[in-house]
Amino acid sequence: MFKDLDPLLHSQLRLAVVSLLISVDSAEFTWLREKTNSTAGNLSVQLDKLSEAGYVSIEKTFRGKRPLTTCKITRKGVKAFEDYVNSLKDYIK
Amino acid sequence: MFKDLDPLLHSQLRLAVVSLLISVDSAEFTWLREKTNSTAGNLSVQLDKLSEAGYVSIEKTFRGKRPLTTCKITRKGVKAFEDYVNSLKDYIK
DNA sequence: TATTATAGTTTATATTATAAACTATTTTAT
DNA sequence: ATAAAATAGTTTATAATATAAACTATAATA
Repeated sequence: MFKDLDPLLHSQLRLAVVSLLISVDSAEFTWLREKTNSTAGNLSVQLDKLSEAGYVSIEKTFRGKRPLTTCKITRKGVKAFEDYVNSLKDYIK
Repeated sequence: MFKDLDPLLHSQLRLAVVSLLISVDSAEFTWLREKTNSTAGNLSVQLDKLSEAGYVSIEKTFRGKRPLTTCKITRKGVKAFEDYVNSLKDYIK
């Protein structure tokens, strides 16, 4: 009846991040921070988790002289999100 | 953009419990345990939290000689669930 | 040349979720 | 009659989480 909810996505900030990434080609760290209204620390930690799970790929480069972190959702991430949303339907009728 | 998700409901087991309670008049502890596939300990803890939040009312009586815990969702609980589902829509598009 | 701003990461802490251990009683088997 | 198992939970211990605070490093500005 109630399918398990992927604990990696069942987290407000990580879910928001994935939700944003799914609708763009790629996103910068600072853009994600603004859109999600999160602190940089929290976002950094949660992006690492999504990255370690293979849900998001992260590229660290430089824009001019300052660091630039660019994030993209992976195919695995898209699948996980779809599954999550699907499972959630059991819970919210 | 992303509304905060009520942390009391953003929990797999508590959400399942509230989701079940919303569609019945009242429910017994053991029925909830079976439906949610949870351990009694976990369910007991989460029901307490829902009860303390005023989302669920809990009545402890006896059926014959053994304890019987009966749960009902409150108006406040229904409202919180509706708000939660609504907020969630931002996240799942 | 201090001071503030940018772009993050690391660490510490408080909260959670969960299972394991426990209590209390009742039913069943020997 | 009494030992063993089942019922209906609660309490406690622990591992995982989310989060903010503190920190690093560099760049721009006053």
